[in-house]
Amino acid sequence: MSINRWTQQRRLIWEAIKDRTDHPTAEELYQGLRRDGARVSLATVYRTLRALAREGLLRELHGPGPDRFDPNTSPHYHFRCRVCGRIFDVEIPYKDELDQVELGPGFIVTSHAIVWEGICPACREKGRDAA
Amino acid sequence: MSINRWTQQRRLIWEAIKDRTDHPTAEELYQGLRRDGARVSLATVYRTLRALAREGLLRELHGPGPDRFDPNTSPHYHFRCRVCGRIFDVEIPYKDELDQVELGPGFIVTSHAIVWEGICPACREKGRDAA
DNA sequence: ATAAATGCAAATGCTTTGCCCAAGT
DNA sequence: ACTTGGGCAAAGCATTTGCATTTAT
Repeated sequence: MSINRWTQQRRLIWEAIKDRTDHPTAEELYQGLRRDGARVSLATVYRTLRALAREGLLRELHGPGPDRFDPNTSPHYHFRCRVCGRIFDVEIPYKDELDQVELGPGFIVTSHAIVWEGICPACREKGRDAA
Repeated sequence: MSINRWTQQRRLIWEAIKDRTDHPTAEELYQGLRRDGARVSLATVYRTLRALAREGLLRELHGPGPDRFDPNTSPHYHFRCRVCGRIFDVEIPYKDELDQVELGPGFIVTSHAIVWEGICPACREKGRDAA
């Protein structure tokens, strides 16, 4: 399935995510849309997000818990709070040289990802350390 | 649940994973154990792997598909084949300086992970590119 | 008109949990 | 003896899918 038809719900879903920097889950997007009175189903949210990712308009992020989606497709890095699980964008510039590494005979490298882990400001303030 | 009692099945599960470098899933471990005639349940494999990870004897790896487990707990990096999904260890030494980065006010960094993506030798040979 | 997309609900994959029995210290 | 851990089957969550209906082109 590619994006052949720019339907009502695809437009809504895209509008809902395109400027977000908080890497929402499908469920979060769905809840937001419904709160705004949009008539979409969760299945369509999933189908659309996956399709957009396949088209290169979105990036899928995997980790503990549900998948998250990132509308920022330019190469960049992430930070994951080990307390709340939220993902933040990292300002450190993408290191192109890391895509040039030799990992061994026959290995083809197309990209790399760096994810820092730690505690975000909000969780640090709440003092709830994850022991 | 911590590892208080070193039971039969915990010993078996630990033996089954401790020297592996192929980052097996719980299911894969379970199948291997059963093939060898071990009397363990999949639930116990999951419970044990999670417990071992909590104790710091194992690392949990998240990605598309089921979780994978890595008995190598010294800091190191990974490569993920985008065709077969397998994870390989990367020989490039851990960059301690990346744990010293300043991500912003209030952010506490405890570690980082780098995952390279591309095509592994086996899949490259089969010529099955993931387009 | 035709092919593609949606909604719904059922199905699926992975993982966790409750409960009662077995086993470790 | 006193717990902790295991098995089993059920429950749980995240996600996908089949199918009849709607909608974009």
